Amino acid sequence: MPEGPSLVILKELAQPFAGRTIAAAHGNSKVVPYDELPGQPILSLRTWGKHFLIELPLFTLRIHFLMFGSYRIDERKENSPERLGLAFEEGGELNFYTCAIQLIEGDLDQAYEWHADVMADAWKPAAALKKLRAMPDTLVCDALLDQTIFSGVGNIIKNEVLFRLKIHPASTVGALPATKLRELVKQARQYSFEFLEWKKAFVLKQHWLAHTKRICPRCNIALHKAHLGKTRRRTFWCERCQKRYGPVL
DNA sequence: CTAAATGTTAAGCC
DNA sequence: GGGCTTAACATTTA
Repeated sequence: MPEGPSLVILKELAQPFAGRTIAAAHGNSKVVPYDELPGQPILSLRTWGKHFLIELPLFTLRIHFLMFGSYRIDERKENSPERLGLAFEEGGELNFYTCAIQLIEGDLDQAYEWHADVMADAWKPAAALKKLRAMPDTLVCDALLDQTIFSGVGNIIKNEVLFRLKIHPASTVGALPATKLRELVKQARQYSFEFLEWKKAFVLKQHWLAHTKRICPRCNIALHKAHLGKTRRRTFWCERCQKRYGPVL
């Protein structure tokens, strides 16, 4: 479920619920004040990267699906209790499972840097570039997963963007030529939107070139697989066509 | 059947 | 306090 484009799909599917008023709420979250929810209308439904935001008059519910989270609209899962279930006066229900929920008090514009979300209209590539230039020793495989720079980018997008740009995942940010760094920022968004279209068409996996793959589709040699960087996330790359910039650490 | 994974956060340690 | 490691969460698929 995670990664920014999947959240955009949820936001679009849930958009008809904006403006509806909560009639009943239940679930097994420890932080949600279920008693306070009935009577509150949804002011907006938004996303920031991998966060799904339900803005209410008194606070905002921040839902993060982590690895295994899921949701159902106007139906429920059979064998799983709701972490949060919302029923509405106008009809319909939103149900969320195995997700991490937080309450956000106060102004959302204060809480979120909207321009850091690669899926957002407000996305500012110049801001991402500036942050990258301030961390020259960081590996690119870690930088792409940094949610303060590329909010919404996940491990699949990371592997595919680096393969597409022919950048070795263990390259350091500071060693990338200026044009390559700009391409990295551009592709983080570009690939995420292609991911969105493929996901909507249920053809995402067949477009993977590196992620979970064993053979390089460009070179026909074996891909490498390791848990690289400080993030120690699964990384797939080709030693032949992905150029390593910077020192071998 | 077991392991590993589209992710984040908190606790513990040096 | 910083920076690192580990664990916890908990579902689905290979």
